[in-house]
Amino acid sequence: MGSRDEVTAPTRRPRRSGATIHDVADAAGVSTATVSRALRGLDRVSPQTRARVLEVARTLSYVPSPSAASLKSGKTSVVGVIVPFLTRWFFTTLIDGAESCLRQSGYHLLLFNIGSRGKARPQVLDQQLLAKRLDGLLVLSADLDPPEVAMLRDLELPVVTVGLDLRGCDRVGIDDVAAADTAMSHLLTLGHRRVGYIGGNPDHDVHMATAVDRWEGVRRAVQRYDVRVPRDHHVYGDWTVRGGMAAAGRLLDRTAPPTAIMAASDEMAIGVICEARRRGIRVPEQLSVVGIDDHELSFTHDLTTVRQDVPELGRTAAGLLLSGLSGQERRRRRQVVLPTELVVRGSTAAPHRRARSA
Amino acid sequence: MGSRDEVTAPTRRPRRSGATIHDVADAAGVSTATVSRALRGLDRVSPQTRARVLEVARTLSYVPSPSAASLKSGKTSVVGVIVPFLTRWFFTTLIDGAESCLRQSGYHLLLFNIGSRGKARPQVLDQQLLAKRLDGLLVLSADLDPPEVAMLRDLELPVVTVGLDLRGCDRVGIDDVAAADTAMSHLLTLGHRRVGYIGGNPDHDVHMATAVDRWEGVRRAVQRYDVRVPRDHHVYGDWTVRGGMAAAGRLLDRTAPPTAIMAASDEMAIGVICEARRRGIRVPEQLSVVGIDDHELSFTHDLTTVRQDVPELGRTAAGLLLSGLSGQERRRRRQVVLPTELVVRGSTAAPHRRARSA
DNA sequence: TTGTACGCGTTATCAT
DNA sequence: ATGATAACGCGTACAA
Repeated sequence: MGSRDEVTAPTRRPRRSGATIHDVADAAGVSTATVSRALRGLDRVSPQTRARVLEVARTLSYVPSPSAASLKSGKTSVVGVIVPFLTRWFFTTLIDGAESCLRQSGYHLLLFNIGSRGKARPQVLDQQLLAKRLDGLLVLSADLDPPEVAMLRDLELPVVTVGLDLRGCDRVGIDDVAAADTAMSHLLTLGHRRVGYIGGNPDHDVHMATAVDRWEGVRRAVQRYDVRVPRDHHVYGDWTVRGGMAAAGRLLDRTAPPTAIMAASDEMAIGVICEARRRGIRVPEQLSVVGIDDHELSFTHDLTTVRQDVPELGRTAAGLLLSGLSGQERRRRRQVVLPTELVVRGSTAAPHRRARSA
Repeated sequence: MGSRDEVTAPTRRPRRSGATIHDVADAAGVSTATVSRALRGLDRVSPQTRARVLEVARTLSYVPSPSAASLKSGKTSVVGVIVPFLTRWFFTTLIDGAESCLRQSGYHLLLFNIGSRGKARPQVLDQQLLAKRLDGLLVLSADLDPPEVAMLRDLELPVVTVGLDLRGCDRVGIDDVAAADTAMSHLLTLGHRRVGYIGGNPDHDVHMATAVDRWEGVRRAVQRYDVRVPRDHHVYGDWTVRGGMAAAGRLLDRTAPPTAIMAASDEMAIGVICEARRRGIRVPEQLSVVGIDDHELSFTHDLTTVRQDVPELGRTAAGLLLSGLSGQERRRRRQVVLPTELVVRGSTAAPHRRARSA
């Protein structure tokens, strides 16, 4: 009995990797070309043929080989996402927003965590590799060094950036100058005059542009109120809670400490609140604190902040990329600026009489 | 002058996608087979030939086409990562740990955010697609429904899970029962006898196994201390801060509210702290709070918790996957259990005299 | 040690 | 509307 199989199936080893387009073509009694056309929704296929092919493909649970398809077509249905950090709320929220959009359009996400500058980055980004694996690229607020920028430009792929400016690339972001201006103005309006600012170090930083722009916003606000941020009231943090604590410590050690501190990010602002608590300084009674971002957990510290809609930033970036992917011809570069909004919570208040007059 | 080019280069249009193996072979004066062997470090290539090929490949900045290579070899150098959430610290930290390991070994990460159960998940996971695009799979604490589990099993790929148990798959995690036992025992040791527990709902939950195990740990601890958690002191949260607040509210509304609350995650525990603050209940004087995880921001709320080393979980999972990828034959299934550690901070203390005697 | 030639599974061009 | 067939770029028997 068993011998029958051995005869009818000479060398047909069981193929575990699933059906091929040939199997579908045979089973449907058409050519592979027709199967391809039918499955991809192209025209020049009769409705009944298409229906039959679809049916057969379904029963064989046929899925085209991505390798073969992209070898021929040059398209991979994969977009890359470059981030400097994976463990920070801002980036994962961006990715989350972008991912849902891209997946709905049939794209997969390949993750590139390039880390801070100066780490083992050379190996991560490789022009050729990117070009051959990806249909498009999302660069999320990662500071790139000049060679990397050049590489991305030569890459002839649609590139969309979030939170940084890459010449020629579509871009989405917020107005960092305005956001910082809003935060600082809030403190000044409350009556604070001795204010401290914790920013990013524009020299050694991963978020160079953001650091520069937010400081510019601070500068404008204080100037409008005819106030100065003395040199020793402007310190650098590393955008983390711990960094915020350390920076706050330095500010609070001054002989005339500030009555209010603004941090360039919510994480650092939370650090300020922690350091204040550690020293027994009450917020907001003795120290007002404001940040920027509206981090997911900022409300747990009742932190006043300037909100940016991070999921929407991600979705918008994905949308721009998709429209670039759909093969439309190069229009001119697009830039989207999303609004920000002051969120007043309990970490800011008018300064104490005593502090104010000091 | 220009006419010379037209003659010598009949149809050679400029290929923007980079050099192919043929270009390298021509430039090095060898065959494509030799180039392939030389570049992939196989033997049967003379040292000088190899050196020449390497040099030429470098100057042409040649990179093999992943599509062509995987079409032929069946390997993609891509591993998939399945997560239920992208925006939660636990998952991104896992991914971060895994990513660094995998990248060092030349693998790329393809992200699958499958969301909570019951959402638009069917489209995300497709057996054939996964099989053809991936060399391996990391399943991070995502509850899969039975069809999905079956699909992954049929997938003949190395699969490693973190925080859940998939029959036959290598697995890494912590001892959730012990971790919960530790947390609850800490409260009981301090003298608390009226304790509340905020767990995950084992029925509608994304973290079914975790929910079940952590409750079991609680059960063992209270049993050992001859204490009961009355039915109305055991409530469900959704693992978020907001969910923790809501659940805490319910507990604190009881006629005899607990003097201590344990939450199955730090995020929910932070929610408890927030809700307590909202109601003017002081922590730890009037209410002790303990969580599990040691979330990145838990220290900002001075939260006592049971730490798990999440980055290490990710790295370990990646390591298991890599050893599965390297083609070694099936040994028996491996399970790694990483230790946990009680981290005592300021959110727990002995109960007030009055509350204790109540 | 090296080269030749075939096949991987698809898409695209042409002919019918 | 459909079919035959030539690439796509690489890996690898097998021949030399």
